[in-house]
Amino acid sequence: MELPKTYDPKPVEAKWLEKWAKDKLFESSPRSSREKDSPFVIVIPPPNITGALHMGHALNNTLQDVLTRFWKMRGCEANWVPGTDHGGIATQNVVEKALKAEGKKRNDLGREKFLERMWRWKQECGNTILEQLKKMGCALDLRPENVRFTMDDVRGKAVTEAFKRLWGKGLIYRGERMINWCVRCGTALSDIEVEHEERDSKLWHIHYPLYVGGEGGLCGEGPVVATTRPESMLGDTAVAVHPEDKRWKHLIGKKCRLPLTDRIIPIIGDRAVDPKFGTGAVKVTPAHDPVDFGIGQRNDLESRPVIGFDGKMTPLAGPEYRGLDRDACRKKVVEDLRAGNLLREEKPYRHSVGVCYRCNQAVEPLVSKQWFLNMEDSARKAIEATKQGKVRFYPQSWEKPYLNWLENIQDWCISRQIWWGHRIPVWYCPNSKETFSYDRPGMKVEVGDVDCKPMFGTELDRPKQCSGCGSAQLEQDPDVLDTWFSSALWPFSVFGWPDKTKELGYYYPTTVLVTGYEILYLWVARMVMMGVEFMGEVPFRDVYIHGIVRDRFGKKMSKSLGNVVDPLVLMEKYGTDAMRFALMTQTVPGRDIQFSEDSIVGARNFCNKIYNATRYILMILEKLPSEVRKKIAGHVSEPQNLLKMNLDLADRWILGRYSQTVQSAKASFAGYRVDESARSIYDFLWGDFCDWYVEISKLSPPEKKTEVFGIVCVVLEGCLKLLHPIMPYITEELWQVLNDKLGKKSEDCLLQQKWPDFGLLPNTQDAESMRMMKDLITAIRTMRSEFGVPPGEKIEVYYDKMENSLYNLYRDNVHLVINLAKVKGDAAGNNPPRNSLQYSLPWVTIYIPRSEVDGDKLKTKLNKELVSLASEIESLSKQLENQDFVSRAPREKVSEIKRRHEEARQRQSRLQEVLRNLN
RNA sequence: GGGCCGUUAGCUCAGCGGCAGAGCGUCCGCCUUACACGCGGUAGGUCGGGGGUUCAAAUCCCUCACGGCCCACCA
Repeated sequence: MELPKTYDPKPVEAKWLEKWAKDKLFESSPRSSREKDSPFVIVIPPPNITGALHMGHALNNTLQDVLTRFWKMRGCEANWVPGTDHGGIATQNVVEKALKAEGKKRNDLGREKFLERMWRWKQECGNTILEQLKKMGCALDLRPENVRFTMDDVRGKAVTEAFKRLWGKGLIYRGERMINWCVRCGTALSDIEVEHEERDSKLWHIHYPLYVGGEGGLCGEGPVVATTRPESMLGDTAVAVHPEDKRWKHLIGKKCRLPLTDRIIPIIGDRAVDPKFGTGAVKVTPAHDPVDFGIGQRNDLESRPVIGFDGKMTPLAGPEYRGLDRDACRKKVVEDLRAGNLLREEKPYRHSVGVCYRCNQAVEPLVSKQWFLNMEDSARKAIEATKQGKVRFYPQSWEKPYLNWLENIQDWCISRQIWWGHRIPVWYCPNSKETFSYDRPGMKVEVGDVDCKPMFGTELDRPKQCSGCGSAQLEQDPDVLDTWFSSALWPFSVFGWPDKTKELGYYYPTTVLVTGYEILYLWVARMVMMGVEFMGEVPFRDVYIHGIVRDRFGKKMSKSLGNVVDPLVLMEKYGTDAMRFALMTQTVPGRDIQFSEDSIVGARNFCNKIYNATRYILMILEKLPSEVRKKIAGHVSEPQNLLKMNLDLADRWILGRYSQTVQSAKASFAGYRVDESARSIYDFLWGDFCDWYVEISKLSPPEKKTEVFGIVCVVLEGCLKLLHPIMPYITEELWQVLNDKLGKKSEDCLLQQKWPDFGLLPNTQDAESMRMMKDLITAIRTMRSEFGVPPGEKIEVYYDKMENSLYNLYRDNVHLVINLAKVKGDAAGNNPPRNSLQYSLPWVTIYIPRSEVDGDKLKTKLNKELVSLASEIESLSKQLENQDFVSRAPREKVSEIKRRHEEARQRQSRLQEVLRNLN
């Protein structure tokens, strides 16, 4: 059967995907004990069930797959744990959008019906992304019973248990605080779910007339405040200045009139005011600004919420403004101020605005009653563990920002006013003052007057009656938990915590977490805290942080920019292995990737190169007698035996380079430098093996075929293993075909093979000798090319006398020169005819007899070389004349410089002689 | 305001104390029976600027400039 000339990934990928699943290759179960037999464990950053695979997933999961496959081949019990995340706000938004298309809102359906709809969505679309990961070749055990979901029963149990324990410790509390409210999503957000975006706006200076007292209030020149949010002035309850500010100090204690209203507000002194900013006077809106909230508390100011949960002005904003949207209100306030001659200045101002990380709308700081989690204690423990080196960051530079965040830990607002998520397991008595309906938009405020305490309980295990008044009319808190709450438990909830399962004992703590830096605080830091809190041990030893995949101009990919590349399209067009390889060569820990299609073309070409090299080798094997093939198969099984054979320079050289590549690829994979690994295998396989050794193998005499093709097959087979973690499909295919051709029948897959361990150390003498032969061949090729010798023409070459050891080297390998540089025969040491092309290496001068030599062209070339040689000699001799260098540098270094200096001098004198002969 | 990362060939990026590298692109020549998704050859760089440490700096330290990111109650 003829193999086609170019590699066609599609049928190959489909075939092996099926075989891997059939052979249960990715399944894992705990071995006897962790101490004896430590596993390699990764829990997947659970993709959101709304998600379709994007380049970020492709990068993140390819990295995990590479590591998983590598360590499995290294003999570890490898377990990459799959699952998905319910994705709170994000997922609810998607379904709400679908509802909107039907002209409905979630309230039209009611909670129960809406949740049914959410679950239906999860059933239908929730596994899409896992299917796509499977297509990418990910070594995930995707049997339904092995796929976790943050809202399945086991994970739900973990969430309740975690809540209960934290509640029991008094770390979870309900409080009225200023929180970030997303008007569009209709929920509170935690501080780190707010992103800061620079936006163009204006800074307005507003005059607040002084109130001098008396009937009706005589108004005089008062403070001028600076603000970026004029609409919030309707909720002002004071003006604040710095207590020592000379400009305004005299006003402290006086009052002024709040423009557009008839309210009289005090002028106070507070150190939170920066005298250098704006006018030095600040309007204070305790209900809508975190700083002002603090000022309000310190100075016992009234809080007047003028912006509601719906983003519209409340009745407190006054009859003129109530019901207006906050943006419309801003316009009107500015107009009215201008009309009232109270607007002193209006200048363009660019400043950062907090926006919702899910919908990009400006968040509104509002006072609201929410659930909070105090994490000071677990943060302290997490810091301690990290500083003891129990968590290591790759790259290390991320440790500092992570620690810094932990050191400044704030209480975490964990309640969300949405329906999709883990419902807060707390029940209220309707007769109590403490009840959920207190501040919910659109809910009736019915506050009882009894002091009953909220009670812990779930929907399935609800408290029967109020522990205070005995009422049986208990109602559960309508809110759900932040989606990141369940994510924080992921590294142990996936193994069945709080049950003490065998899995939990064997797989926890996990080996490495692979993730992007954008969720370092949202997720990574919180997992560490919850890990130390509940397991008493950090959840992972290593954190590998990768960057973002950007477009070819370095811009973030986004739907609105239209610069998104779809990994599935790339896989379809170039093959999955090509996409994986392209990503892996470009990912340096912690750094973003500028991805363009060019890079994947290169990777595709590499696939083709490997494919064709194998195709060639198969063709050769076919032609060999079956007993030779058998011997070759023996070498592939026992590569060490090759070292006992009679080997030529090139053989020893390629085996040395091979063993070097095996070692460096191993070290790089183990150190999370997949990029280095990929590059070193690429360079070796293409640059050394294909370009040189396979070409050389074509020259081997019949009696050496066993050794030479033994080496070819050993190196190829080994490289397929080295590449397998990165390019699973093509390597599997070629490895199977190769084995088949070698008569090694097996049902096994490449992933089940041991990582190559080739004991030969590269011999420096061989490497040096081979370099000299390659240099000679290249020099002759260069002359041929530069002086237009027709490619097919065999040429005569003469050499200067070489010293004995060099001559022996040359003589032993002359067949390489003859064939690879297309030279007629061995003429070393003969007297070259006049009219020769002449060229020098440090150890020999080459003469190529030509009648039609272009002397000028040759002279130009030689002169150019002499110039660069001269500068090299100068810098080398300078070093050697430097006594400090000779005495202080390591001895090997000094002798190396001496050697290079001597070589350069020799080459120089040879070139000069060549030039003289030309004249 | 604090911190982090980057600045190396035309482009994208490795290298991070001891001879400046790769891929793509350029230019020249080749369908040499594994591969034109290929082969051989070629050009192209004061390693952002300035100081310092060192026998030796793209590499370590300081500083400046530019670009990007993160954090902070930047009215």
